[in-house]
Parts: sequence; structure tokens; C-alpha cells
Amino acid sequence: MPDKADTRAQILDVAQHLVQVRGYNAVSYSDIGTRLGLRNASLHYHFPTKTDLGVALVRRYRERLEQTLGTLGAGTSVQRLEHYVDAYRTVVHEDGRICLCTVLAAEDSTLPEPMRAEVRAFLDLNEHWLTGVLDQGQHQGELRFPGAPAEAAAAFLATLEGAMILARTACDVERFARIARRTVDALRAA
Amino acid sequence: MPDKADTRAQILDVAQHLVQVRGYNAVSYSDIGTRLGLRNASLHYHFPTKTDLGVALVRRYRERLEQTLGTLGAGTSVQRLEHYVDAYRTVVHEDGRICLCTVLAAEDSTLPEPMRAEVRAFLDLNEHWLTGVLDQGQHQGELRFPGAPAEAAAAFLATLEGAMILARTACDVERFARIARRTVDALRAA
DNA sequence: GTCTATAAGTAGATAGAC
DNA sequence: GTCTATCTACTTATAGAC
Repeated sequence: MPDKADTRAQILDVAQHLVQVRGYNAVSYSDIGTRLGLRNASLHYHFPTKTDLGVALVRRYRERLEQTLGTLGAGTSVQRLEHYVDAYRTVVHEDGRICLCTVLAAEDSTLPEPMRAEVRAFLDLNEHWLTGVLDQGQHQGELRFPGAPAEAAAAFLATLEGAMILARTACDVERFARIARRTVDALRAA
Repeated sequence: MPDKADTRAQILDVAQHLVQVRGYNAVSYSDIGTRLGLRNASLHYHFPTKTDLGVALVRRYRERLEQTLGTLGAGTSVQRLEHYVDAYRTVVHEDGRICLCTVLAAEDSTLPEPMRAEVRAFLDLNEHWLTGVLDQGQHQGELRFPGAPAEAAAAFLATLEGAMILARTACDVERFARIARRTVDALRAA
């Protein structure tokens, strides 16, 4: 008699991994169940509909980011940016995994509305946090960039998202790190 | 008795539009046929397998880009970059369309191998052309950036791809143009 | 070239036994 | 909680008439 919360977490773990590689539409209950030794109906017990599963997936992903960003409150703006990039770098893997919400953003128009809202919330969280860091760095003279911090933050996030996609198609995980590094460097005032 | 090549082109037109919005995996023969008043079996006459359709789709898209880039050979490097961005801007629409290969790159791991090869060829074409323009601009003193032209080209392309995805999730087509403009400006030596 | 009809497979989802 | 069994809908794909 397995623990309910535990099984639920395992389902989310496997589902997240699969979605990060294949995308939401290309992952089925069967795919997830096979990897866990569970049947189709058992998954539906924990997540009645696929939308329920998808929403829970993105929500957990965002909550974890909130925790991570909470620990990145200290240090200079450059250090905070570098730790942020490091966190992103850990989700880019040899097996083709990239940021969950980058994949989902690409599928946006096919997602159920509750999922789209969660994906937007995740991206907004990133942009707002980045805007704060860039604003801090600009005022302290550590960072220099044209235009408003919010515009620079949007461009920065766009570059990271695009870099993950490029890295995957090129089967070159280092490509993400190279692009990310030069993008951080471009913001430095020095 | 419709012309065969004509029908084939119409199928590709409709399929491209749908894939740009939904992605390859979320578009079916039925979706395409309904919009053209054609039956499932008729589509299979023109494209025996879905892979055939997908490969033809990306190949035509790349050939068209080659023609477009051919007309962008004249002018200063900044002008060429701006025309390039303009060309990309025309594929970002209110209805959710973005660059075909940006969508396909996000689905990379689920695509049949012949399609993956075509997507890579498209992205390589972009990177090589951009590398040439950046190299030209650097030597002429019109552009200034750190590192090799190829590295700057990869970062530039990543930003455009990410910007398209962000623009779509935010339901804000202007967002792409704003990010693209600041990215071109950042390369200017002046 | 396009059609009807149909195959074979998979999807998300539910009922009810244990 | 997990199972077997089943349902309906949809997918890609093919056979053969017109």
C-alpha cells in the first residue's frame, strides 16, 4: 500500500522528465505508467484528467523556481545573474531535457487554458525577477544596458529560451552555456 | 480535375499555417483536409506518409529563405540585419503563427529523423548567413561585438527564436519587434 | 485525383472488482 | 490505491470504386 503523496510525486517526476524531452502533447498516460509499473487507470486516480496533471506539473515547477530565486536574493547583481543562469544550465541535459516552460510555451496554442495561465505565470516570474536584478545592477553601476530594465529582462530571457532550443537541435549542451555567458557579459558595465 | 502541383502546394500552404500555430504533432491529415474540402485519402495520394509531408514542408520553407537571403546580399551589414529581422517579423502573427522551424525545433525529439535533418539545415543556413553578415560588419567597423562572429550569430539567432516564443505566450506581437530592435542596436559600433 | 470504406493502433477516460 | 476490462474518439494509412 504505497503512500498516495509519494506516488503522486513520482508520477510528476516522470511526467516532467518526459514533457521536458518530448512536449506535453507527445506524452501519454501510457508512457508515464510504463516507467512506473502503473496502469492507465491508476494514473487517472491521482490525476483525473490530463489537464489536472499538466497544471500540477507547471505549478510545482514554478513553486520550485520561487524557492530557488528566494535563495538568490543576496550578492551582487552579476552574481545573482550568474547563479540564475547556473540554475537554468542544470535543466539542459544530454538526453534532450530543457526548461519545462520553454517546451510548453512552444506548444502554447494547443494547451488547455489552465495550463497556459500557469506557463504565463512562470514566465512572468522570471521576467519580474530579472527586471529587479537588472534595475539593482543599473543603479549600483555594475550593469549597463540601453532602455528600461524590463525591456532588457525580456531580451535576456528570450536569449536563454532560444539558446536552449538551439542547443538541443544541435545536440550540443555546451552551446547553451556559451550563449548564456556572453549574454551576461554583455550586461556588465566594466 | 485540379492540377496536381497546385493541390500539392495548397496542402503545403494549409499545413504550414497549421504547424506554425500548433506544432507538427498537433496537426492531423483531417485538420488539413477539412480546410481544403479534401478527404483523408486524397491527402495521402499527394503525401503518402506524414513524414513525407513534414519533410516537404521544411524543405520548401528553407528554399524560400534561401531566395530571400539571396536578395539581401546588398547594402551595409546593419541594413542586411534589419531586412533579415523584417523578414522574421512578417512570420509573427496575431493568430499565433511563428517561424516554422522554431516550432519544430521545440518538438525536435519527437520528429522523424528526415525532418530533424531538414530543421537543422534551416537553422544552419540562418547561422551561416548571420555569421557572414557579422563578419562583414566587424571588418568594416560598422558592427562591434565580443568574441567570434559565429558565436555572436548563434546568440543573435537564439534571441530571435526566444523572442517569438515569448511574444506568442504573452499574446503580444510587438514584443518580438522590440526585442529584435534592441538586439540589432546592441551590435552597432556607433 | 478524389472518393467511400475500413483497417490497426493509440489516445484520454470510466466502471467496478479486489 | 491498483487492477482488468471497456468505451469512444481520433490517428495514420491502405484498398478499391469512380
